Amino acid sequence: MAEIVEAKLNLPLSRKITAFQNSEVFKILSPNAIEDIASRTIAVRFKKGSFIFIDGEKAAFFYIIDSGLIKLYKGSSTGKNVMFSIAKDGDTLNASALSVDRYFMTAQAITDVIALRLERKDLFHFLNKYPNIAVQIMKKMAGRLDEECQKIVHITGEEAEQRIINSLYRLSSKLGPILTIRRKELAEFSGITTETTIRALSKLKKKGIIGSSSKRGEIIISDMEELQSLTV
Amino acid sequence: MAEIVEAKLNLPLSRKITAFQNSEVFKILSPNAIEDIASRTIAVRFKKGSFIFIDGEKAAFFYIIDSGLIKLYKGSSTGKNVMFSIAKDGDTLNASALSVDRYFMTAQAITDVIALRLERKDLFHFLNKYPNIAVQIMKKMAGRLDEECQKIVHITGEEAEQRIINSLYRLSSKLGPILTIRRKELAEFSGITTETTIRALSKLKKKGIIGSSSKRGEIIISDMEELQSLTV
DNA sequence: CGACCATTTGACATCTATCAACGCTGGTGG
DNA sequence: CCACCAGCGTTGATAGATGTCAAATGGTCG
Repeated sequence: MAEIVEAKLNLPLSRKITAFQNSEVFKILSPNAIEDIASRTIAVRFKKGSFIFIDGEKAAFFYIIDSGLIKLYKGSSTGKNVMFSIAKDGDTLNASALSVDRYFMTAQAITDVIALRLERKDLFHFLNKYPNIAVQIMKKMAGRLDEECQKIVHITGEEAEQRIINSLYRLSSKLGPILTIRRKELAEFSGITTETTIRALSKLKKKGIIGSSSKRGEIIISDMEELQSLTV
Repeated sequence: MAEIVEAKLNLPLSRKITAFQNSEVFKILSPNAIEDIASRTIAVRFKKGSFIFIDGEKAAFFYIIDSGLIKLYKGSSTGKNVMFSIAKDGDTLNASALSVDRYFMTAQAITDVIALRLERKDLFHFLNKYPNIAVQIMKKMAGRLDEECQKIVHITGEEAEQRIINSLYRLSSKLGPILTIRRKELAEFSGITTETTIRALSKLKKKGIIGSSSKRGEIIISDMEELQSLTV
C-alpha cells in the first residue's frame, strides 16, 4: 500500500548541475560548489503515484527535483488528507531533514518524477562547507511557514468558494494556468470536501474564470487576471 | 492604535546571559560565545497590551524573551484574528528575520514583557561567527512548520470541542496548567468563534477537565491526564 | 460606585458535510 | 481491439454543526 517504488538512474553530471542551478536554494553558490554537491547525488526515478517518503518515517534523504510534480500532504486520524503544496522541478524536498529526524508529511509523485537524492549526513557536510546554503534554506522555510499561516487565516475566515479561488491562484502562480490536479486533490489542498469543491468550480466555470474542459485530472484557468483580482 | 510602546532598560549582563542559557536556540553555545552575543543585546520592556512588532513592517530586530508572555497572530481582511502561538521566556521571536525582510505576523504582549533585542545585521554577524546557531534556528522553524501543518489538519478534520481540547493541551504543555488567556484568544488560537469556544469549555467544565473558576482571562486545567488522553 | 468589557446563554440562519445516485472516462484484461 | 468496470466528476436532497445576532450577568478598574 504505502510502498516506495523507486529506481536508480544514470544521469549525466551536467544535467544534475543544471538542476542545481535551477534551484532557488543552490543557485547562489559558485559553479565549483554546485558541481561539488551535484556529484554527490544519486538520481532516482519515481513512477506516477509512488511515494518519495512517508509521514513518520526516519528522514534519511534530502531531494532536489529534476522533473515532475510531487504532492506533499498529511493524513488525519479521521481519514481525510490535507495537502500542503505541490513541488516541481528546482524545488527541494525535506529541507527540514536538517533538524527533524522524521518526515512529518508524505511526498507522493503526481506525475513521473526524476529527483536527485542526497544523504542526510552529506547535506550536513555541505552545510558546514558552504554556510550560505543554511540561510537560503531558512529563507525557504520562512516562506513556507508564512504560506501555511496564511492558509490557516483563509481556512478559518473565508468561505468555500473564496478558498477555492485562493487555492487556484496560488497553484497556478507556481505551476501555470493548466493544473494537473484532480478535484479531490484541490479539495484536500483547500480543506473542503470534494463535492463542495466541485460546486465552487461550477460557479467559477459560469463566471468564465476556469475552462469547461471536462478532461479528468486537469483544471484550466482561462482568466488569470480575474482570478487574481478575486484572490484575497 | 497599533502603536509600539517600549522602554529601554538596564539589565546586568549576568541576567542577559541567563536568558540566553535558557534559550533552546543558544544554550548549545560555549559560555564565551553566549557572553559575546548577550553583550550586544539591548534590554527592552513592553507593557501588557503593547506591540513588539506588527505584521507587514520592516523586520528590524530579533528578540529573546527574558520574561512575560507574547502572543503571535495575524489579522484577516474579514476582521478575524488567528493566533499561532504564545511565546514565553527563553523563546526567540522572529527567527525568520534572517530570511524574510518583513514581519509576517504581529507580536503583542499578553503580560508585561522584558526582552533582549538584537539588530538584524548583528544576528547575521553571529550566524557567520557561530554557524551552529543556524542549525538550531532551522530546527525551531521546522518544528513550527510541523505544528502549523498539524493545526491545519485539526482545523479541517476535527470538530470544535476536539479542537479546543487540542489547543488546551498544547498550550498547557508549554505554559503549565494555569493559562493566562482570554476566551477570545483561545478562540483565535483554535480558529473558532468565542461563543462556540465558551460552549465547548462549558462541556469540559462539566467533565471536570477544567476548573470552574470564573476569573477573567484565565483558564485552569484541573485534569491534565484526562486532557492528554482526549487529545488527538 | 459606575462604566466598560469579558463571559455566558439562547434563538436562529446558513454553510458545508454527508449520503445517494448517475453519467462518463480511462485503463485493463481477455 | 473491444468490452468492462473501478473510480472520477457531477448534481440533488438532507441534516447538523457552527457562525451570527441578541441580551443578561458578572468582574475589573478607574
